[in-house]
Amino acid sequence: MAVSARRGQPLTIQEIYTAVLRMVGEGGVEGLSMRKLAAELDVNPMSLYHHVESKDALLRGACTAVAQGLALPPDDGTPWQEQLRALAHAYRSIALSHPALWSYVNSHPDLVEQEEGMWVVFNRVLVAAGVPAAELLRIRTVLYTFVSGLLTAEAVGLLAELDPAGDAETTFDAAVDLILDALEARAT
Amino acid sequence: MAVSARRGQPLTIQEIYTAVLRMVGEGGVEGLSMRKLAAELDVNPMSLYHHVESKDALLRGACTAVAQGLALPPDDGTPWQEQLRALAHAYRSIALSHPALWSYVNSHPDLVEQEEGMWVVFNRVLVAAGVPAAELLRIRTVLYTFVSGLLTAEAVGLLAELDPAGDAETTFDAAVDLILDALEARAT
DNA sequence: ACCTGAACACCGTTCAAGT
DNA sequence: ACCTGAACACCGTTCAAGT
Repeated sequence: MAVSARRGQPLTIQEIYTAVLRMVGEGGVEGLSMRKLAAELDVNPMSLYHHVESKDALLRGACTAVAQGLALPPDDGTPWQEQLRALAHAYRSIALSHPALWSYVNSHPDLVEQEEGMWVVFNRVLVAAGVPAAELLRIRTVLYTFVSGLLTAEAVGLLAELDPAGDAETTFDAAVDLILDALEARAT
Repeated sequence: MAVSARRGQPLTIQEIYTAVLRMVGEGGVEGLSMRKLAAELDVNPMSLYHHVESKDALLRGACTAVAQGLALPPDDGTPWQEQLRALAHAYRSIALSHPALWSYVNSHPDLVEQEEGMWVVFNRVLVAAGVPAAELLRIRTVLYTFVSGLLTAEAVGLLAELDPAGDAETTFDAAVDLILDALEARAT
């Protein structure tokens, strides 16, 4: 190339993530390549490595960037049932905002564990629900995987295939209700 | 090469699947390549295409081959609770027999839907549990995704990370119990 | 029928070089 | 500092050719 850059501006990580999310949204994670991404950004493939360590780091970064948007329910005095519902819906909305990325998250446990704010709120709500400390970790984990499994099914299209007549959101609500019922039954 | 084949025998699909499962077990699905698989089988990469249409077809075939081993509980008169537990454990044992393949299954809804025998047994048990026909599909789907989510967490190592002190099998049992409780509460 | 080699259009990433 | 080209070691798959 004649001069220094093909484009006016230097690359931004934001700019890179935006392109990643768009491309992943269109072609899935396996449709993303460093070379196509670079082409999309009108840049030499190797320029990307100045902003990102590897393709995996890039995807992980995109995931945590998306996770920033998680709207955790505040610790006002609202009943735990309501707060759990709010947490579940907030999580669903993040997960389904980029369905293709969700499967990537699911197979990278460190990304899930890393979602500290969510775990704190989850703890608080379960304690309010009367879950004893000794069972907190196990119940929290089980309930998380339940919700996570349902979201995966929705993200991947399995929900629609197994229950074509059902509406995904009401199915989600029913599932959360089921979890609430179980917690209430356990409390008594 | 001098003569026709590098090896004595012609290739078998069984032989191919066995090698696939071993390699996937060692290096995950993304560690499998047609070329490495061919090398493992001491064959030219292109020979594989005489037995299999594509890499995706190969993986799908391996998945359904594994799924053959699912030990469905028979329709003897045992209580539905016991049958549901048996179904859950049978499914778990298949899923975790090849943990790396499980994530592949999870992102391919057609593979899950295709598991007809399982859906039939699942139906039977839920009807015995008193689930009304109108809710059968939704409840079955939700419960499936719950179990599937938990198995994914176990297969990928998330379970151990979120609840390090917990034993995976007792966690699984607790989760199934929770589902049984919810079904029983609903029946009354 | 079953296998093969060469070739095509891709990958992620390293490294030395440019401005 | 930021970007680049050439190169390396890989991919899946097609196609014409071998036995």
